[in-house]
Amino acid sequence: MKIATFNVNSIRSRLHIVLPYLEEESPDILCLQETKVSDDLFPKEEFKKRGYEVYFKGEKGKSGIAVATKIKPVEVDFGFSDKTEEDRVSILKFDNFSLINLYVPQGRKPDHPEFKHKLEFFEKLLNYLEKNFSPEDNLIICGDLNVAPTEIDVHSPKKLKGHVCFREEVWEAFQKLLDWGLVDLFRLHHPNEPGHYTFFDYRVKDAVKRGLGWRVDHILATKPLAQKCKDCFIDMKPRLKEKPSDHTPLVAIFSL
DNA sequence: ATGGTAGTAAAACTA
Repeated sequence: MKIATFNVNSIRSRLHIVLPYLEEESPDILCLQETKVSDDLFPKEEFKKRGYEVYFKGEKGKSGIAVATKIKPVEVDFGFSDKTEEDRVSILKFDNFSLINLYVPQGRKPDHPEFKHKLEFFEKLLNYLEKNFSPEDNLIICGDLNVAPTEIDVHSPKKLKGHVCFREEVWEAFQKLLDWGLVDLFRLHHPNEPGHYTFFDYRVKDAVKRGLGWRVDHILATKPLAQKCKDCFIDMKPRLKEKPSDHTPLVAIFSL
């Protein structure tokens, strides 16, 4: 089973990348973030034509998530238990595992209310896990977590320390997820390897060529599933296309 | 260097 996560930065502007990706790589499940489209305008037929059912929630111009799947879920939900964050959280339950797709708030600046929002989002997520799942369950959490967890996950740790995606509070939030019982699948398969990034700021000139990236997109899994993860890698091929997203797909392969 | 670009939109706002 192949699962991929991709922050598309507008699904309608990225169909020339996403649709060939489905055809060529045929992931069983593709989780998308920053779809930036209202539900009535989501291009669902394009997914159906290619054999995927797609579940989505968004509003025009901001945030928004979607999950395209070839496997039929038994249950689909959006948001946390209090019905907040519906355009940032989806929960799909399948026969033998569950999948949470996340678009965590970026946070803007450490003193901005959005940073508080980001930290509260992580607290709600942890509460949600504690209430609804056990570390013994087969659970995958993926998406744009807007956290680079260690200094080898950014290009210039000294310079970037203090950024809303690279500072103490978000490291703690990320660590709490691991402490609950989740494994960072990319790091599991590439321990201590610097220079692997999923995000490159459009505003940094030749960022990809110069390796000026961040690893902020993740696939986490509980230990029973992590044991079944055969590989996890960042797929840079979609970057070679015209008008790439500022993120790139992250893929995990499971023997399930 | 407090910039830069790309997306939503139709003037700023977000990442």
